Amino acid sequence: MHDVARSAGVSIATVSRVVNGHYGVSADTMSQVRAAIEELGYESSLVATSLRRNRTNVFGLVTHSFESYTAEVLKGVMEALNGTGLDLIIYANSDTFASPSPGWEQRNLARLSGTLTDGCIVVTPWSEVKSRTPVVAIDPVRDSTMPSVTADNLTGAVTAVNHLLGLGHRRIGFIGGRSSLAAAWAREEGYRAALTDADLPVDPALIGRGDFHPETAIAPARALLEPADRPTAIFTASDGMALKVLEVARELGLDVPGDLSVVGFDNIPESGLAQPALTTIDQSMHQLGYEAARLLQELVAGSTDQPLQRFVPTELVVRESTAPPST
Amino acid sequence: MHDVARSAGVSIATVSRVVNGHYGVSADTMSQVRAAIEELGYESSLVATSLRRNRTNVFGLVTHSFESYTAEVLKGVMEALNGTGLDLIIYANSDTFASPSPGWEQRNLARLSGTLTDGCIVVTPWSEVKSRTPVVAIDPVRDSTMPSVTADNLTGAVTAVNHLLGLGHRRIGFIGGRSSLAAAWAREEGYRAALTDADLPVDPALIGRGDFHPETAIAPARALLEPADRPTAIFTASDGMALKVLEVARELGLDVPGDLSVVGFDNIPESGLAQPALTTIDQSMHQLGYEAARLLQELVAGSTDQPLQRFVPTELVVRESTAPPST
DNA sequence: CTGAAAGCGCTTACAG
DNA sequence: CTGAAAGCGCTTACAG
Repeated sequence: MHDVARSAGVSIATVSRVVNGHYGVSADTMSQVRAAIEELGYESSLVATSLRRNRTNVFGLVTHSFESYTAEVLKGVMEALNGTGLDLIIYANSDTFASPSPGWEQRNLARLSGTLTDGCIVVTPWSEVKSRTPVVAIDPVRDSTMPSVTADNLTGAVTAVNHLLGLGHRRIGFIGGRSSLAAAWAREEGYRAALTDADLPVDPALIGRGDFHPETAIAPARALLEPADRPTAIFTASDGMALKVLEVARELGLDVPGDLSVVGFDNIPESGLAQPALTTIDQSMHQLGYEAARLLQELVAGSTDQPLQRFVPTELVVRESTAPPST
Repeated sequence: MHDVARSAGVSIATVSRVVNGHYGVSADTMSQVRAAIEELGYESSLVATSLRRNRTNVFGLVTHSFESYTAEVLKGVMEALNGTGLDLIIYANSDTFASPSPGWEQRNLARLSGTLTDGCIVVTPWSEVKSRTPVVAIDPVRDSTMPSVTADNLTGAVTAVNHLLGLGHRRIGFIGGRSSLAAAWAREEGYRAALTDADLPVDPALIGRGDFHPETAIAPARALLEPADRPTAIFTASDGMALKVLEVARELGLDVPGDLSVVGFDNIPESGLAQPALTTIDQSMHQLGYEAARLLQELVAGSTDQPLQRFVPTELVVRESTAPPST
């Protein structure tokens, strides 16, 4: 900017004014400055600008991984931002990437929230998070009061279990996820509610627990499937874990869906590829990203009349892993 | 930082010193400052720090879209950065996102390259790019001299065509991509080279061109397949376009691979799902990201003894869309 | 061992 | 209409 000012024979204050399109610059000066900017290929520094200003028109996003669903979320965010003039900065910390340690959201957020961004989205935080600027969580932790966007996990889980009940299943097992996450809690709650509504008992022996990592489903799946009085169906709180249930069933010589029906949750791309293809509950990551960006815009603008916890509908996708129980 | 200094009863210079772990602070002072930092939950501002310092230990990355391959690239980058203490910032401009306009790489880069990042990676740029800090391109434009990482497209294309030749095909069509990109050029070059090596003529009538967007393959596919003397096989410069060729063949009542063999390039997830599953050339986006991050590290460190254009090997994945020609 | 001061690249009242 | 100056939150020679 200094060079531009000298080249145009004006002060840096004037250059700043034309860059920002402020009033009170003569046409002559303006065109000279523009010419100098053009010639020198000047671009204003985001860093310096954001340090000085309170508003940057940039949203931040922090995530602990880049999976295909992350790409979907990002696409949704960008779609919501398109045409608003808002840009997006994603911050990824290389050390906590492979194996995030508690507090990763907070630390990454701190890097962005100084003055760089007007607000941030955090994808699947593990704990509540604080910041001077607005923050919205995609898939918040349980009992979180922060603004958030999440799939309608409760309804989705009820739908999944009702699908199994409709096929005639009565002994339905469940494998849950990381119980501190609201999503895991709601999915389990939906399982219980659907059984209760059908006047069926909730048998603790039919409930296992993983932490959403696929491998963690193996042990509970074995515990559920090895006994003679095994369930005829299992509802699993994530597709990743459901796929492992499929593997365990195969190991034990159980045919899916002949001997066992399996329903997952998420509808990740791999689910359609599985043998048999997995029946699951679709949650639109794209829509989660979209709604999160919209909510954050409202928060930054200061319009808070809408509820701050938003839900996105889910949908049952019936494929090959479910069938009536064998008699 | 001001608050921390006051709370600890020292100057901000001292606070800065303990934050950065510099020598020359007494143990007493240090512990008091640490306590104040802890109590106030202080985190240093990335923006202010980067403005003052020349080194930030943050790499930047710009992309014009978030597809599943982008996520793969990002995973590769993060893997290379893991343990180095380097973080990653991704900048996405909401206006050029849906439909990038020429110069998008340069503009996004300018936002990051002020003082925020030590260097940047740009994913599939459409033109050469300049910056004060090092930049490496993933899939550069043709004839680009900038540091870059790209799949060994030439060898991959030769392998694809040799696979068809080995099956007995002699009339092999080609549908190319955006010819300004090095990848498109090399894939076409490989097609020509393989035919020439097999003493087969390169027939211009068998060469069509799209721009890598799947839809752009439809017209050239029709032009190739509607004539009576259609080729018995088509090699397509991307999977997205190859999938469209499959659709066109179906419309025309051609059986794949009975009447027509098709080979793609990229090995995107959809290719394994297609009916029939697509034979293709796998390029590891993960490895492209990994190598790009490594190259950028070398560039930033100033060690330039290795070549600046790097190649990542490709691999033939044979699935269901190729077979010997029907006699 | 510690602090006052300059300065990174900008923006914005305040004078003129 | 334009410029000199203060200050955003830091770091780093320079004194002491």
